[in-house]
Amino acid sequence: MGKNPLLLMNIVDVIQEGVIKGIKALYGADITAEQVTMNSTRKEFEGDYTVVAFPFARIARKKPDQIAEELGGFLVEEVEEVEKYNVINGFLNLSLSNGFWREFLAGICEDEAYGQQPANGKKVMVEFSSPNTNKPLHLGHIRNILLGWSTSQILKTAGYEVVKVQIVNDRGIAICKSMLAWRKYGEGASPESAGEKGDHFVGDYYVLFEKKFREEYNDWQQSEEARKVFGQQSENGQSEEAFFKAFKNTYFNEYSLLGAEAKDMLLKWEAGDKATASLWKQMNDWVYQGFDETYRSLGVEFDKLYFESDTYLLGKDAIRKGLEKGVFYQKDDGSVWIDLSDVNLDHKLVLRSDGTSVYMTQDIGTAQKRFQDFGVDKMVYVVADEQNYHFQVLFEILKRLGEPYAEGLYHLSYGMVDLPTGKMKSREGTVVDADDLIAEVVEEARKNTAERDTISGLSQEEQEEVIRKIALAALKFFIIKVQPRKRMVFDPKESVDLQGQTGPYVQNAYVRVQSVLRKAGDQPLSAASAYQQLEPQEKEILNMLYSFPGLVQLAAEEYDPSGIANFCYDLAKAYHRFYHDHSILNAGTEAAKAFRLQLSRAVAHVLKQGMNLLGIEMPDRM
RNA sequence: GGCUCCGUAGCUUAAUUGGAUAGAGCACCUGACUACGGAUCAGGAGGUUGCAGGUUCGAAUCCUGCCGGAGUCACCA
Repeated sequence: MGKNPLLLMNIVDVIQEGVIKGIKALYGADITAEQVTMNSTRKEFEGDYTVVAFPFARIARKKPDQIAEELGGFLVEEVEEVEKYNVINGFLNLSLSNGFWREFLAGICEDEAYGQQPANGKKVMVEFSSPNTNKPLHLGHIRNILLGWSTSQILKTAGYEVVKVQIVNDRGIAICKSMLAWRKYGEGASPESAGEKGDHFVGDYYVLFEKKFREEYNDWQQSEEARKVFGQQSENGQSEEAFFKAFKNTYFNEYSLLGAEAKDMLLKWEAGDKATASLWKQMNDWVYQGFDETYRSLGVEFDKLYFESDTYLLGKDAIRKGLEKGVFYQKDDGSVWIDLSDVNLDHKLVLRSDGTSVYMTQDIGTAQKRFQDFGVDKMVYVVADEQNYHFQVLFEILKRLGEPYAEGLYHLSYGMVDLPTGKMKSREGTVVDADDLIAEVVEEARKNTAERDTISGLSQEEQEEVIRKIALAALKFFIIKVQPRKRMVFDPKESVDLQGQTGPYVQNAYVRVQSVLRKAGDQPLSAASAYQQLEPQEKEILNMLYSFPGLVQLAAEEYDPSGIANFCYDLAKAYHRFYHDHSILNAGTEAAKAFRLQLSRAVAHVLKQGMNLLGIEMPDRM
């Protein structure tokens, strides 16, 4: 943190230590820091920090109120920063001295990096986004990307070296469907000739394939062959409709011409057929250009990409070694399994009887490769909660294989994003496209900004930049303020709201500070040290500023950015209220004015830092 | 059915990890600058924290059992 000696030791620790000494001196008992429960004093009471006296009742054999009273007296006497106290219902509320807060504020005004922890020498890899290359990104990816990005930012600020990666699912039957449809119906078209983003272009051929396939399937259902299949394979009383719905996969694999062509293409790809490989590369390159554009507009980037086409064969060595070590066992048919029933995870296949890999095999191999590549201490996988079981198993396996990073594995699991109308379903066309959504919020921000007419003095490009920042703040904040594990309802209408508990509300607090600072000009703020009587609202804000580094630490430990979002909102709210109730530039004294300018600057700095952790940029005007 | 997660105001959600009278926003109603930016502020109304027990000074939070919802239990990814 800062150079200010007062900041070297957290005041919470100082008080805790004081309490431990106090209990020893007053009652002769030894307690640990964990036994001292402390939190910020609630707004309706006077004080900065509160010590709960109830747990000491048994030790001291006195009533909590009396203990609090005695402890309060002791702390005021022994701890320099504690100025006074009051006791309510067994809660000891401590007020820190004005001098403490003044020095704290002066300290963070000097400290450009307030909130940034020193490097801890540990490296963590965060995997997120991880798209398939047969269709564009959608709302679900946006939640994933925002979580991954902000978690990376938070870990970096908490002192880790962070490596951001994605694993791109660039192979398999899905992309072959797009390739086939393009070859059959595309007539040599390209994203350029079609005037379309590459990922949408390729996605359209995927959809076209599905459409053609459905037509073929429907025609087939009228055929003699289909009647025979239905007669032989349908269960008692099963309707034709239900049967053919369930039969679709089998049809694709065993009867369909299109299906056969697609599968043939996959085989050719796996065999390294040149023409197939070059078509595959062409299609994927189009997709990546599209993805890059979306990533750019979201303001995210990656350090390294892993491609499944490179990694899908990895992991077999690890299985073999694991077999030798007795981690896995082999069945008579040659398939390899692991028995995890002792940890309630059942038996799981790790290698097919024909010796080919499954998903789990690749993931084992990929984890090992990543460790070889970067030597990371931790790996975080940002993946939706439908894969909870998969990651439990994967982590357990890596642990049993004795991987050095096994203790540092974390699945950042998040809930699906629902729409007010229900689940997103690609089949029903209810998927919210990422690019469309971004365009929509930008449009909304543009309308709002035009109505207010607050930035018309800026150049056209500058106005666009401000509008983009506002729009993305609205969208990102809306998503990231919800705890990851909770399933969330995404209302497109609410997501573009610019008032209330939103990103633009927080930005507005920052913009207000910038406006005040511009008006104040460049003047020395040393008069602040003469400011004597701090207002409760000023102390409240200082308290929040003080808690910021600890909050970042907590967010890093829990891999949960939502707390930072809520903190930024609370801080902005406190500042808005302060701004309304107290004049800054027309404050009663020079000391008050200087102090409040310092305070405003510190608030702006922490808001900017905090929002940066969420991937949200701050405009200077809006 | 087994396992996992979720259930807080009409809606979207907090709660410093077991602490004080469960806190915000949206929507609804009422107010506030000749003021440093009204994308703001203040007030009103809105709650049996799914239900029932238990643990203890104290429970939205921990335990048990129900109710409701979701996910997952493939030689798919």
